[in-house]
Amino acid sequence: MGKHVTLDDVARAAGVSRATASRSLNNRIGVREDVRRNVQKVAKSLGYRPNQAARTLAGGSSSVIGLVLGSAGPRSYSYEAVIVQEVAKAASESDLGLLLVADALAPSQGVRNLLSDGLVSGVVVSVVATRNQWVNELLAADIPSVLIGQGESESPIRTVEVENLESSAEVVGHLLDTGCRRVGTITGPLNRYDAAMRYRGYRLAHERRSLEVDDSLVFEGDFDRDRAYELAAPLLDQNPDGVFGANDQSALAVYRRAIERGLVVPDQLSVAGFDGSFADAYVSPRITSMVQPFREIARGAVGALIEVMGGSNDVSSQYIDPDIFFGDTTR
Amino acid sequence: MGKHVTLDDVARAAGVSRATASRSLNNRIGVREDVRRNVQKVAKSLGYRPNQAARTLAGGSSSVIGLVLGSAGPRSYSYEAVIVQEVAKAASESDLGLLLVADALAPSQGVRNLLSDGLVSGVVVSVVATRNQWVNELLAADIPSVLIGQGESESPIRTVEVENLESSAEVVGHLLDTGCRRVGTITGPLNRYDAAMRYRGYRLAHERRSLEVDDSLVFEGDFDRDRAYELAAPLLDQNPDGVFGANDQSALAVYRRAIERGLVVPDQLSVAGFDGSFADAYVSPRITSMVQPFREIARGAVGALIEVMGGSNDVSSQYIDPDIFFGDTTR
DNA sequence: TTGTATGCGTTATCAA
DNA sequence: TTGATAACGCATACAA
Repeated sequence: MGKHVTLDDVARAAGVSRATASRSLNNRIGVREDVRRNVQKVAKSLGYRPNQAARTLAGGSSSVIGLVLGSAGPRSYSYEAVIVQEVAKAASESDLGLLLVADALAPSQGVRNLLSDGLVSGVVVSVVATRNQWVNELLAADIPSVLIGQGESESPIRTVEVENLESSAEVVGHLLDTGCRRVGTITGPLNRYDAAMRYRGYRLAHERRSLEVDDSLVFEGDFDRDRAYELAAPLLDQNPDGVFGANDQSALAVYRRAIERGLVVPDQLSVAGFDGSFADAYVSPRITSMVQPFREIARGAVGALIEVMGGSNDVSSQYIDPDIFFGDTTR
Repeated sequence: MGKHVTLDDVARAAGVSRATASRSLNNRIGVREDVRRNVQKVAKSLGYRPNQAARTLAGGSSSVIGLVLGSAGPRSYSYEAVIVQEVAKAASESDLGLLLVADALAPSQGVRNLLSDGLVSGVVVSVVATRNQWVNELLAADIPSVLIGQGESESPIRTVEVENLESSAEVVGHLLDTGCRRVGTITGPLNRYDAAMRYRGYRLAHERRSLEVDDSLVFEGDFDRDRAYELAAPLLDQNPDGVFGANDQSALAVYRRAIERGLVVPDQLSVAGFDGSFADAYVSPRITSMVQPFREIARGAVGALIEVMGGSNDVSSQYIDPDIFFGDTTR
């Protein structure tokens, strides 16, 4: 049954010492090639599998990384779900396991310890969870970490994220260039870097066209769909002919409110968002949006983390450009 | 900096042996109450955090469970994403970490080893990944495991899943009871238990009303949206007045194809699905469906796994009833 | 190139 | 109730 084959067994069966066996299996130098081959053959035939706990304890490193997400709730599934999948894949491709913490807002004590105490040798933290006591402690600890989406913040941490400023300017520019003259926005929480940048992009698009922003068309949301739905009411009262939602959920909420008021989209109102949730959807509406390059972001984050775990002190920010998706909520 | 406080440090500072310190911190019996309290106080003030690797190695148990998913691709996000989130939360609530394997179809060797070799003391496997060489090996190993969605299969493994048969009969019954007389279906892959049961439910609904099933209205899909879209063409050629998609993605595909043909839903064609992806959606269409009780399933699975890890030999199947959601694709 | 011996931090098994 | 001490399985500095 639970007859765990140990390194000792392999060594004995191969007629070598544990050290040589270890070296052989880990492809370390200093082993005669035929010996190595033999050890590996014996190991395989014996069904040897190195005990991860022992390996971690002895070696100091663990081949498991953590992924910390905020999990604001069902609404953020579309975003975080993809991040999870892609990071998991990227990690797997590098033979790294992924320890998922989906409730960074209030993780249990036990789970906290898992991250900071040996089992995990590095963490990828999604910005969604950043402004949080525990997360800050985690980042302050000496565990290698990479941020997704934080931007060039005060904290000197390696970061990978979508390019927010120019991208937002691009999609808002599309609204303006297709005839919209009163373009409103529902922003994300402006104390968050990405939200702030998207808002700046919104203004930038206007500036470049020498257009004024009517501040009565600007509402600060929090990336939450239902909150955006609330804000859509006063926003639509201002009679905009275009709206930029800082994420697709916000844009969707505006769209819905508009439809309920009998507005025709995009004839009377254009709507654009950010994320690209509907770029490959069978549902309606398919919102014009900037498509987040999730795969590249995930790969970039894992790659960066591997570098940091390897000792790199690079704390640069890497920006990845999204593509625009023309849905049917804009002309 | 990396001044790892060890159990030894705590013991010394508290003036006791490592053994006593360990017992105190783990709330084991056989320690004088005041001693225990003191040790715990010292540990906290020193910022002691038990090394998980060492704990696992010495104790044999690991406080980390694995979650294995198939990750068929973007289309299954809606289903698997929720499973991931809920399982992660349920695990966290029990102070268990979650090691996610999202590519059960072809996990890297390193990741495989993580699961079976010490780091993880139990696994939750989603049925999506079941018919797979590696997964079968994993389940055959002596690691405690629980299946989500497998049903009463040949393998004697504890299972938690949604009730498929009666639920499908219920939603198909709704189609029939609202006037549909030619109800077709796009099934899941029928070699899968859940798909087979939903198909049986489809037939059962007819039987109970003494209605015949027109087999030319039955098409075997694979839960994939694009495949369903293909099949929708010949299905609609048969002029059904109702369609049951075995999952919401399939139903959605049928809906789209119907719209493209100029059919009016639900007046000329009713569409129902299974999963409840649109029960709380701002998008259109909101498909009538059975809402999967994901939270209960996740909680049930984790709870069951904890029992199995505790030594339970119970290999029963637990069925959780979904609720019907009346969307706007049926009358 | 190989083997020996020690350490990793904890839990568990014994005596005391 | 406590305290030495032996596992746990592996990696590695050091010696051969």
